[in-house]
Amino acid sequence: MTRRHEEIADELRRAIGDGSYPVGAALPSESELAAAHGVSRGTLRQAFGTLQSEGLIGSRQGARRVVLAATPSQSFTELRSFAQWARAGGRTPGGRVLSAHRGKATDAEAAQLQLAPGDEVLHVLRIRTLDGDPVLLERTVYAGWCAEAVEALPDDCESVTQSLYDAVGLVMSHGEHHLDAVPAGTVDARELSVRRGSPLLRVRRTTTTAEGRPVETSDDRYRPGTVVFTVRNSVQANPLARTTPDH
Amino acid sequence: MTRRHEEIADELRRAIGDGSYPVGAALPSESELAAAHGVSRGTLRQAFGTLQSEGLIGSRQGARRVVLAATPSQSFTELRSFAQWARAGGRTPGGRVLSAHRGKATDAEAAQLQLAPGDEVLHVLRIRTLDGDPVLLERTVYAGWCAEAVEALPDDCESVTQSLYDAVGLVMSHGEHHLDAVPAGTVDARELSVRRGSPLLRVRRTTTTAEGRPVETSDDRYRPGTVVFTVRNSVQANPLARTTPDH
DNA sequence: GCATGCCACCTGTCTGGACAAGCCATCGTC
DNA sequence: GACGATGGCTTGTCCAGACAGGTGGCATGC
Repeated sequence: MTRRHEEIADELRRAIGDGSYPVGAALPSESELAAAHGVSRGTLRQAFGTLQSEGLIGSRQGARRVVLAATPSQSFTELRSFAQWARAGGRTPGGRVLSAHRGKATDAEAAQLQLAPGDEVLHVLRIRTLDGDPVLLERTVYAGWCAEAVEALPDDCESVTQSLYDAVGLVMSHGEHHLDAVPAGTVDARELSVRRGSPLLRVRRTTTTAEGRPVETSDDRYRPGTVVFTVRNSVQANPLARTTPDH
Repeated sequence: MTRRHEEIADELRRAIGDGSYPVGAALPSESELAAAHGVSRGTLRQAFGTLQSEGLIGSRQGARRVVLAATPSQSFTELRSFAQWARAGGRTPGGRVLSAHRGKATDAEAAQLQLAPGDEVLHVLRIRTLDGDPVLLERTVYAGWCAEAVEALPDDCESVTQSLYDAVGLVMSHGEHHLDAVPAGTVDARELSVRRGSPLLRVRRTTTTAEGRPVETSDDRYRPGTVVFTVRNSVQANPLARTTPDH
């Protein structure tokens, strides 16, 4: 670790987490901390910026920074894979492929994956478990160019994201998630052990590489009660919203 | 607007939005743009940072920045009030208070609002509309210390967040949202014009001031089909996730 | 006692410079 | 033609300094 601003952010995160700076307390000023760590104010501001984007601290011009929360939220903002997310919460993730077959992309799929209509894609239906209980049914469409790598994975692959990274260096670095609620269909009901028509949380997502190349698009349905999505945010985290609310 | 970095971010956002830089295209280098705008590289990086946190562009050391998406996501990350969010999407927000009464905080409510059990709180049941259609039923609990300000608001107040800011300078600057799916209850069904038991997207949220003082906690239920929550994210947006995924 | 004005302090913004690390097209070699 | 090395360009990181504008506490005056 040679990046000073990350070191400092880590240290502050730890100090906040262990209660050295309780929620509501004011942090030392930039100049003090910069001097204490032997870095310039700019580097320290970079570290503060990281914590701010995590929702741990808030700031106002003129006043000292304030601790808003003790632990970073385990939210989308980290774009975790299901497996990473599960383990971060101390649960054991599992999974199994129910079906996988190649086919031609529909117009909608092609548009989302930036392919030509009719290009080959890979459809995968996968059930995901947490401590053995089914919680999530994934209907994923992979772009043809990464189908082979996905097919090579074992049926009970624990973390697809991790495995694709290990196998072919593919990094899912960007995603867009749409959330709504839908009634369980016949397949949903059977696989998730719920009654047909009962509410499911649906997350439609498209994941792309760092270059903006779409990798997969998926319709994920979560059984309620077992998984709750958490989003923590603050006006400070986004410069867009920092201004006074407009009329 | 005297902040150069915001001006530049706005300009770039517009250029990306109108297709001057299509999705997938590379942007000019920092040095070029800095020279073109007559600012230092630092200021330009600040503007780029804003766009990056919005998910519009991505970057890798050594390569030019790339356009990832054409429109900023209207997501939680901005912690918009319902009214602001609606208007940003070109819709007309509305609303009406169905009932409001003071009461004693339950243990759960007290914990979430950081009050003592039994302290006075204000319960408000509010329906929210978009272009006249009911889309959201809010069950909100306000801490006693801001009850008066809330009661003073008109029944059909369009933006509670805005009004509280105008009236008493209260700024909702931080929030935590929990999302899941629930079946519609009797009241939900009647007010949102759906069948009982049909799926609703539930968002339980707690909002606090910049100092971390909880203002309200709410159970919001959205009628599906009309509102979709969108979260866009990238590993770049959050330094926590920038490292290689761990096993 | 209370309001007011002042002032030290702190954060936000911006500059101009420097070096490290990564990317990629070009060139030369095999 | 395929392959590998090179070097220019670009982004990431960091520094030292400057000024503007907001905050909050203290002292003054009513």
